[in-house]
Amino acid sequence: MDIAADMSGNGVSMAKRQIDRRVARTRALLQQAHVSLILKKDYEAITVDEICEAANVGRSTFYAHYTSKDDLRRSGLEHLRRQLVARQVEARTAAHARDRSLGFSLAMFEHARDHLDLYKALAGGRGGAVALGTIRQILSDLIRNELAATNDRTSTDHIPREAVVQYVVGAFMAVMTWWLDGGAKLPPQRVDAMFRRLVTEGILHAFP
Amino acid sequence: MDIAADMSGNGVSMAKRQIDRRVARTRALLQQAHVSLILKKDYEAITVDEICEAANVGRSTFYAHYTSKDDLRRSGLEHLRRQLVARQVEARTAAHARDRSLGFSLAMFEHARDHLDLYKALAGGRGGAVALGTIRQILSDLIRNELAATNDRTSTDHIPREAVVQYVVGAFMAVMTWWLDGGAKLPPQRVDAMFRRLVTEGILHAFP
Amino acid sequence: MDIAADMSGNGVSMAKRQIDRRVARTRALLQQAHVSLILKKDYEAITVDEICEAANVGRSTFYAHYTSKDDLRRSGLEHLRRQLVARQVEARTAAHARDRSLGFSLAMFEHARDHLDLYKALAGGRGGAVALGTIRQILSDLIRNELAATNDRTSTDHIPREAVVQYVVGAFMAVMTWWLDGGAKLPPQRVDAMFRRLVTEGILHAFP
Amino acid sequence: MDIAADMSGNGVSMAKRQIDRRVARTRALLQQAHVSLILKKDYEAITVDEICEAANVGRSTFYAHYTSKDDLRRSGLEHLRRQLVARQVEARTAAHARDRSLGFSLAMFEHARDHLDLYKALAGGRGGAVALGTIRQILSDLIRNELAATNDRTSTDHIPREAVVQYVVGAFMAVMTWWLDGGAKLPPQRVDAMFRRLVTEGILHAFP
DNA sequence: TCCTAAGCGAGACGGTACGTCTTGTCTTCCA
DNA sequence: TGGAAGACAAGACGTACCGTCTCGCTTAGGA
Repeated sequence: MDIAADMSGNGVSMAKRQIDRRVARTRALLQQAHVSLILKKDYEAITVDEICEAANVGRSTFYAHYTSKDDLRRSGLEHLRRQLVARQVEARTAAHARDRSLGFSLAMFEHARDHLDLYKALAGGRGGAVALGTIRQILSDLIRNELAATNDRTSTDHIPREAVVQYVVGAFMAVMTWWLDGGAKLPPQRVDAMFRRLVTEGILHAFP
Repeated sequence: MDIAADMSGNGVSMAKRQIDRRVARTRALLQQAHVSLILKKDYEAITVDEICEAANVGRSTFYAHYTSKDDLRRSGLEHLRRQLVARQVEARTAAHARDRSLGFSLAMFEHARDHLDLYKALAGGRGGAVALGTIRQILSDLIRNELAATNDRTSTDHIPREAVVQYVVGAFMAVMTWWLDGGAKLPPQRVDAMFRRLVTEGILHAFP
Repeated sequence: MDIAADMSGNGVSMAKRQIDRRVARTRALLQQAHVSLILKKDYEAITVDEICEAANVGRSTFYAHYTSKDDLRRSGLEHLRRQLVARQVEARTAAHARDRSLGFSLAMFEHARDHLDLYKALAGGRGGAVALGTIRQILSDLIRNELAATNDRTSTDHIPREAVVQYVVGAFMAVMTWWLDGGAKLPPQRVDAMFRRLVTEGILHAFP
Repeated sequence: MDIAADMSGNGVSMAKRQIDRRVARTRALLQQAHVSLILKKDYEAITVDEICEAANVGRSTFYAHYTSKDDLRRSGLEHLRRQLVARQVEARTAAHARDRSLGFSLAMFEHARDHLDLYKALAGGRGGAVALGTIRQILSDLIRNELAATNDRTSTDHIPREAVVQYVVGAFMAVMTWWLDGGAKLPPQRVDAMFRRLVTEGILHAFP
């Protein structure tokens, strides 16, 4: 049984796969079980058995779909990645009126608030690093693109573009994590404003 | 056998402990083995057995000193923490002449370069997150103190001090990781200058 | 689907079954695959999957006909049993001229030589015991009948008839197995003669 | 951990092994559990887990001593084999007065009666064949030796010695199995006498 | 001629046992 | 007494079969 292989939609066996909804259902059950368990305990401490029991799925079925616990998480993150990219695209097109630099941040904050539990799960524990690493990667790509479009005709002793990318992403992830860990009390717009101000004007304006 | 218990120097059994240098030696062997293994493979993938074999130490001896692999790492990070704090103190006193805000950064960059292998080990892989988390914590405390001394009486719509702390630490860790991952080619002073400029003046100066 | 149920020819659905030759064909394919696999590897090591693949049959089809691998073998042995019984009957009637005691042996040796591969398969490996057990059972019945017809009014300190039955069958199976394992080099008549002489006259004549 | 390796007594580490009685104890527990389970259910149906639970032993410990369930049985049979050989030697020396041909049989019958449960376990079920096969092998060797010492100067159309060996062993195993299956009601001497008479004189004396 | 029931292949699924690996505890010996 | 050696229980891992099931496809008989 090699269910795990057909990730890409080849379109040919579409009819078959529509009929066989069971596969999709099983995977969804496993993903949900995974997330709900991550909310309860450390990622490393979660057992494949636990996931299966929570999903009401046989262990062999698990391994028919995913090669390991990590594979399950990767697959989940892939979903998240697609969501985020879509959100960014939509945000960018909608932002024609607004100041378009750092256009990603508000969309991210809002997405995080909308999926608060998921983000808490991802950020928490030891395994959080991996998930956050994925998001970090996505954002890096976005920002790198944005900066590429920017005028960097600049001066002599300059700062490598990648350093700036990492700087912005690192700062953003830290602020977002702080915001989420505090329960996301402030409205997204507020945090976004704070973040953008710090990035653009530096901290001396706030703490001179 | 409960060697692990006597962490705090009680001074009484000083004579005894001087004689028994073996304990310190064994622990050092284990720590070195641990670090050298981390340089080779993922932290999670390292087994207690491997550490013991690399340290030429029996497994039961390991458990006589540490309760687990994580305990060993914690203990190692504690050393690092002490080094970093000491370095910061010394940096602060030495910096009376220099601009003292964000005084930690240059000392950190230099320390990282001086222990390049160790930092690469800490930053790499999945387990890196934990180690970096510790450093992040140390830096957060430092910056929080620094900001506390600062004048923040400022304007009406304010940015929470902790948000700024996290912002700075996140940005710093990201830049440092980028620098290290690139092989620490640039001199510490250069990266430090870049980082400080981004933090204080914002990115608009570089990428308007 | 409960194809497996209609084992006994009830005569009613005879027309239907004659028409549906597919069932018979599928079963034959499975039986052949089974035997050919047994010739290659240990019975216990053969999987249902392998049988199905060798027979070019779906797994669910297998279970539509047989409840398990053992069921398949039982069914195959039943065929064998019928053949053997038929052969014995025919041998007995044909042997009116010959010494009729132990009439089964020559027929058995000849049948074994005619189906050398099958017998090798049955006798080999661990699973051989089961198959041989079936033959042993058949022979026990034959010999028991033969002895029943015999005059056993004999002496005082008597040997239970069943002991003699088991004695003869055990000896026969051992000799036949030895003969087959050696490649059935000797002609059936020779082995038969040897066996009959040992049984009737005892070994002291040969090894006094 | 490679406990399983040191089967042969090399004499060097004798001191160590005498001290470490745990190993012997664990193995004994496993063997006993194995035998007691075989008495209850088919050998094939017994699980390593069950054996471990019955022996109050961890699964990993099992695999530290034996490579598989079969290995455990082999090891147990090896014990049996040694016992049987010893018994035969002792029987042979003691039998100077008695008719020494087929000297093995009485000793075997007595041994079987003395360990009735064990023999029932070995003979029962599907796996029995393997155990019985081992005994069959031991007896074959014994008888082959005995016949080798015998005068076979004999006539022209002769019976291969190995055929006789197999004949005797097969007959003996069958009679013994019959006797045990019936509960070993008759005294060993009686069965032995029956068996010897059948072998030496043939069945025609009993069933002419 | 179509139509309908059955044989069939494909394969997802829940289970269960496997043999391996690592962990942390404990006991025994040696220096 | 600190350390080395290593037996042991516990339990997760990923694999391999099992027997059950649901799904469409084919095909042959009766309409």
